[in-house]
Amino acid sequence: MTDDVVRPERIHPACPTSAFPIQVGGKWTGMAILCLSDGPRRFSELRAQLTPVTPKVLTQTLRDMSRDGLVVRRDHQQNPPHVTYELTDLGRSLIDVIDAARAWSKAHLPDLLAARAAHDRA
Amino acid sequence: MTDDVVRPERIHPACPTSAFPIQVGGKWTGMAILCLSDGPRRFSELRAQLTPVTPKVLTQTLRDMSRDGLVVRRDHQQNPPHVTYELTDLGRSLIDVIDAARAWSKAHLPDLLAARAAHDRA
DNA sequence: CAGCATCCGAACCGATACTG
DNA sequence: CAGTATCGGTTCGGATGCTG
Repeated sequence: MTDDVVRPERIHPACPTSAFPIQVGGKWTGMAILCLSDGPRRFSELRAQLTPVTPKVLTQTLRDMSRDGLVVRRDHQQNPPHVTYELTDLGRSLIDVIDAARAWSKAHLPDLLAARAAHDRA
Repeated sequence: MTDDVVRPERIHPACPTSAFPIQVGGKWTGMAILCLSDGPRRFSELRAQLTPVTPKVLTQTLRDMSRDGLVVRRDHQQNPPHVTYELTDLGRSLIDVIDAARAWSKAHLPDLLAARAAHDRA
């Protein structure tokens, strides 16, 4: 998750990733899966990695993922709160698809961007 | 494109495909690519295969795809009009990604649906 | 820390009707 | 045939502020 085209740290409107034509679930679902791919993460850790995501949207994303059996939420019953999210087998099964999408992106996103730029000039 | 989970002919709200968590471009882009995968198609042929899509939305989809260099539009300059759309190499390059998504769907979509149903009961 | 409540603008998608 | 024009509704994502 460090030297690819699609990295959470780079997501902002001026970034080519905005043109990424492949999406898993909602806008943030794919990257949430990647962030969770090497172990459980806390809510705030996810927030930090998916930089511009607001808590509301992250909560919604995680809830939808939980509903679909992609993650499990674990409340460690502490004060202050400590909650972690972990991929299920089903959630992990999506990593291959995401990797296929990322491979495509690495190979072809520049072409798409070039085509778009050329079109927009005309 | 005949006996898979995701088939244009089956797309309607009551269909499991609505839960398909992987999307390429807009709602119809992925299926448009599949419909075009074995040769050029006319506008009306695409409309017929992507059953419930309205002309406006199909036009928009095709235009976006053209902008991104995924298809080329060919106007055969006839009356009545005869226009065909054909995948570019770039468009064709997405077929692998879509196939990966379809393979995932075949293997795991039932699990997702089951998880969702179980969650919704509780 | 891990959210919830509220409001809002934008995007997307669809229905319907019309046209060169 | 291959669109265009107009309108409308829903969904989505984001901003802001508050809470146990």
